[in-house]
Amino acid sequence: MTSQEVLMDPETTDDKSRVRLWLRLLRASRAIEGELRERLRTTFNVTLPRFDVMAALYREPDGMLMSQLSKYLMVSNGNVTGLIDRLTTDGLVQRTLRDGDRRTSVVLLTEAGRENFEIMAASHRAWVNELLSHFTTKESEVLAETLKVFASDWEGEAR
Amino acid sequence: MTSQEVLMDPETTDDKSRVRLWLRLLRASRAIEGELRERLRTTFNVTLPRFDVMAALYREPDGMLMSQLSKYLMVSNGNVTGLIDRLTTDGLVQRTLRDGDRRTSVVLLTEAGRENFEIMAASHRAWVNELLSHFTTKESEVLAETLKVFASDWEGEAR
DNA sequence: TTAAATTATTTCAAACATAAAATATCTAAG
DNA sequence: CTTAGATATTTTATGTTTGAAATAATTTAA
Repeated sequence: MTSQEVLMDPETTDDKSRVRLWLRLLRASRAIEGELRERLRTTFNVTLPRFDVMAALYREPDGMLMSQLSKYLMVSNGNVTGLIDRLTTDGLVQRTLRDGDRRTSVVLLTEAGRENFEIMAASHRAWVNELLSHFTTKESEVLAETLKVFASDWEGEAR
Repeated sequence: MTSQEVLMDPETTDDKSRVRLWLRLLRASRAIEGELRERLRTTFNVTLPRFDVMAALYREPDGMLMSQLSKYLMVSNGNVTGLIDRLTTDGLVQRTLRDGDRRTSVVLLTEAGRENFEIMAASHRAWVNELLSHFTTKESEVLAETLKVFASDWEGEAR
């Protein structure tokens, strides 16, 4: 027994299994993400980041601040600026200045953006269902509950 | 009961739970990935993609082909080219032409690259352990087994 | 009130990433 | 042997992403 081991909690001594779990988690999400990216591109000619932004905005009909989008999507502020710029150019999203705070701009989907997203969302939902078909509804619920801890651990923090 | 539902297997009818699972999976891996990215940057001044490449090469002392790296990391060929270019410039990686096939180049870590990686890997392992500390060793093993299906579903396919 | 600190967003440079096209090499059919 | 097709990699154009710095507006405190 090494000097390291005696200092460790037996439950946390063997860190190999957690590293393996992390690698599996990462590979699973990359595989699914890659497949969804590919299907969104070939079917709707849309990139995954753009779809993600539209999905976030669709859930909030009153719009979101740039900083809320950044936090929700877990990407940097500058990234959101560029994405919204391009989506605005394409008429899918608009910035409005209805606040008393002139630093902020409320971003929301245009009517074209909503229609566009609804069509894509139906396919997206079906694809996710297909790609996760290894899991029954019950298993999905259990697993989702297991993973709940993470989002909440960091969510709310700026990055 | 709608016309849709009668056509579906009862086990797969309710797709909401799978979509929720996907979103949780994605948020969990993004949160962990973001935290690791930040720590690698501030502690070792290295980017996550560079760490990932070095980790892949460390496992293969005899080196890997560009296409193997691309497949293993699930990123495009062009992306690997750029990463290896930059790592080569910094003396952490080298291309060798020891094959009878002049199209291919075998990439491997330099001695400096191996030393550099070993130092980072120790911290990385500890960080993963910390970030996944919600899971006991047993839970990690069970969960990793559950996620095993995915990687193998797509792995081996070119992207 | 005014200056300092804070907050929200954008800009910038560099790196990362994709997909398609180009290049170079190898393999195999004839 | 020649060449058509396949394979491995790089190049190119475009888009995504980060982190730091700059800008602009608001809030706080002296």
